[in-house]
Amino acid sequence: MSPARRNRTSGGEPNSGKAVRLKDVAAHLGLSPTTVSLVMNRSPAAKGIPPETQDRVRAAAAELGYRPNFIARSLRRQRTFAVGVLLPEISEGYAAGVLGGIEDQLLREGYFYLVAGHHSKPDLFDDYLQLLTERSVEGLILVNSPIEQALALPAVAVAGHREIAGVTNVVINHEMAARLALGHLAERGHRRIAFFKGHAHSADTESRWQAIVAASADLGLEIDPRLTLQLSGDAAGKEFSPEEGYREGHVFGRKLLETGARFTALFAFNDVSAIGAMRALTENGLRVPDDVSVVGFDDILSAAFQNPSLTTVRQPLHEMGRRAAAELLRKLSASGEDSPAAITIEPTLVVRNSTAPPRSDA
Amino acid sequence: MSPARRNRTSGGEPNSGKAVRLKDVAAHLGLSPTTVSLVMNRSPAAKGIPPETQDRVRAAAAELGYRPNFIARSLRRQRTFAVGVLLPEISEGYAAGVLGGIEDQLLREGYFYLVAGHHSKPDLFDDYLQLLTERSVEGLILVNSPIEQALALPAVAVAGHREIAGVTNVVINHEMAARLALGHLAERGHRRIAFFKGHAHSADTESRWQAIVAASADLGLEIDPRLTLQLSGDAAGKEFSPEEGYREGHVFGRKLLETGARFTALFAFNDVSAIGAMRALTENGLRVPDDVSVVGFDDILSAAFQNPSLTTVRQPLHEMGRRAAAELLRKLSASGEDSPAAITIEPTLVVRNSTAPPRSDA
DNA sequence: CTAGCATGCTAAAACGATTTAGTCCGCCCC
DNA sequence: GGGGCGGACTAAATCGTTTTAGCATGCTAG
Repeated sequence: MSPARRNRTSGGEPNSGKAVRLKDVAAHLGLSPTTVSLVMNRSPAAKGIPPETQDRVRAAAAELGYRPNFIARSLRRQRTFAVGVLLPEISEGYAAGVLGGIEDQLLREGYFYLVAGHHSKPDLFDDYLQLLTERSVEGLILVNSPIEQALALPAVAVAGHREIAGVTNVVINHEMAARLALGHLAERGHRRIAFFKGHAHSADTESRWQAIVAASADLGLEIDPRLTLQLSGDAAGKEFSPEEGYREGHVFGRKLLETGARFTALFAFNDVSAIGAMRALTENGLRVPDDVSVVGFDDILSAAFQNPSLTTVRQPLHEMGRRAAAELLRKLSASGEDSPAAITIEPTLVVRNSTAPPRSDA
Repeated sequence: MSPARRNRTSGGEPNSGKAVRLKDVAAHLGLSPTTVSLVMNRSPAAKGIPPETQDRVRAAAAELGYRPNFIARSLRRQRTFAVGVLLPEISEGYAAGVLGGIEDQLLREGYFYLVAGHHSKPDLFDDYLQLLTERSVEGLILVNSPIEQALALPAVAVAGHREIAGVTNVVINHEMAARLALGHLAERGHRRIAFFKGHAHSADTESRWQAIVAASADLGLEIDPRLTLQLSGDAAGKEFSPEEGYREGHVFGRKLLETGARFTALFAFNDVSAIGAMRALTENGLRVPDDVSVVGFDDILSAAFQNPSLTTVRQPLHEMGRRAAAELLRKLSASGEDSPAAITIEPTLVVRNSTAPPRSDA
C-alpha cells in the first residue's frame, strides 16, 4: 500500500525509503557489517583497523545518516538501558517530584524509564511488574509502593514500606526532621505542641513518630496524648488525595480545639493536613502564627502560597529520586555487589510565616 | 563468573537458570517453535492446529512459566508498542497532570511510554527526539513543547504552540473559558474587570486573549487598557516556575492598584498569578472577594487551599492527556488517515470563594 | 489406482545488530 | 623456501521471536 511497505529486500538490497541499517553502510563502503560495527562501537577489537578505514566508515555513517537500531542491539547484547518505575499515581505531587530526579539521573546516564501507576492496587502492581519484566527493564525503582516478596530484578525503593532483602531504601532522616521542626519551635519558646500522626498504613508514620518522641525528650518537651491525633484516612489508596488530606487537617484542627487542652504550636504530618488545620484554626478565631504556630512536612508547592505561608520540613524529592536512580545504576554496573540497605537523605527546614514565638500570655 | 553467565547453549539446549524461551517450550513438547508461536499468538494460521495440541501448548507454556521476550518480538514485528512523551519538566504540575491521563490511556491499550524533559532547551529537545526515535517509539506526544519542523513520526501536541502539518493539537476551548469566567463575573454585576494577559511566548496567550475580547463584547463589557497587564516572564523556560508566576502576580497586583483605575474584579492568566495578586490586594487593604473578585485559570491543587479559596477555570488536564493518547493510538492504527488538526477540550468553571458580587458602592 | 486435498505440522528466512573465530595476504627471517 | 607473524578484514552464529512456504501422511473421489 504505502510506499514504505514496498520493501522486498532479502540479503542486502538497497532498501530505499527506510531507515539506514548497518548493512547498508557496509555495502556502501564495500566492507563487512562486522567492520562497520567494530568501528562504530569503538570496540577494542577495532584496534586492528587502520585509522583511515575508521574515518571512511564514520564518514559514510554520517553521510547516510545511520542510526543504530536500539531494539536489535538490545536483543543481541541483552541490555535495554531501561528501568521500570512503579508508583501509585504519576500526577500526584510527591511522586512527580521524585520522578523528576529519577529522570535527570537516568537520562544523563543514557537510560530511559518506563512508568506505571498502580493506584495502590496490589493486583495492578503485580500486573505492571510482570509487564515491565517482559519488556526487559534492567532494574526497578519503587516510589511509595509496598512490596511483599523479593523481586527478581535489582531494585531501589523511595519511601518504601518495609525492608526487603536486596532492595535499597531511600529514606528521609526522620531524626533530623524532628529535631529541625521541634528545635525551631522550642527555640522560639513553645512548650505545648500538638501533633498529627500519619495514617497507620503509611510508610513513614512509625519512624517519624519515634523520631518525634526522641527529639521531644532531648529538648525536654512533654508530649500530651490529648494533643496527639492520629490521622485516620480511609481505605488504602485514598491517603494520596490532597483534598482528603486537607479535609482531614480541617477536621482534626477543630478536634484539637475541642479537647480544650492548651497548645501554642502544631507539628502536622504533612503540608496538606497543616493547611487544613490552619484553616480550621483561623475559622475558630485563632490567628496563625500569633496564637498558634504551625509546621508542616514536605514543602509542597502550595505551602509557599498560603497565607500565612507555611513553615515546613522540606523533603528534597528531586534529590531523593536522583539518588535512587544513581544507586540503581550502581547496582546494575558490575561493581556493585555491596549495596547499602538504606540511603538517608537530609531534610531541611523552610522557615516561613506560620511560626512565631507564642504570645507571652499563652 | 556468575552462574547466569554459564550458558553455552547453541541450538536448543536445556538452558537452565535463565528465562524460558519459545524454543524451550517447543523442545519440552517435541513440537517446533513455529507451532508454539502460532498457538500462543492465536494466529489465524493456527486454525489448522487441533484444539488438543493447542491446549497442550498452552499448558506447557503455563507450566514452564513462558513469557515472550518483548524485545525479540519488537524486532521481528517492527512494533514496539511504545510512544515517546516530550515535555519541559515532568515534576511541574501541568505536565504531571497531563501525563497522568496519557498514562491511563496508554497502559490500558497495552502501550508503554518513554518520557524526556527538555527543560525548554531546543537542543535538548532535538537530542531527546533523536534518542526516542532510535528507541523506535511509534509516535510522540508533545506537552507544552514548541516544534519548528514537521516530525518523522505520528504526533499529537497538548498545548502546542503552532500548527504543524500532521500534528494534532489538543487545545482548551478558550471561547468557552472566557464565557464561563466573564459570564460568572458579569452575572454577579461586575463591569470593570482587570486582566492579566499571558506571556508573549506562551502558547495559549493569543487565542485566550482573543476569546476574552470576543466574550467581553458579547457581554457588553468594556476592556480598559489601563487594567490590562501583560505578564512579562523572563527568558524562555522560566515561565514554568510557579514561584516566579506567583511573584509576578504579586507585582502586577500592586501595579494594578497604582494605575488608580477602578476595578471590581480580576481575571488572571493562571492560578499562580491570581494567587500572587490576591496576596498583593489584601496586603494593600483590599478584601477578596468583598472589594475585588478574583478568577484564576488552571485549577492547580493549591487553588482550593487558598484563603479565600480560588474561583477558577479548570483545565481537565487528565482528560487532555487521555484524549491526546487516544488520538495518537488512533493515528497508529491502520484506520486513521483522517486525523483532525485539533481536538478541543471543554473547560469548566470551579466556583469557590474568591468571587462575589461587587459592593454596591463600588 | 491415483490425483487431489485436507490435516498437522515444520524448515528456514527474516528482523538488525554484536561477537567469536577465523581467513587471506604479504613479509621477514632463518 | 617455508614457517611464523602481524595486519586487515570477514563468515557465520547468535539474541528470541514471527512468518512464509512447504512437506509428509492419509483419506476420498473419480
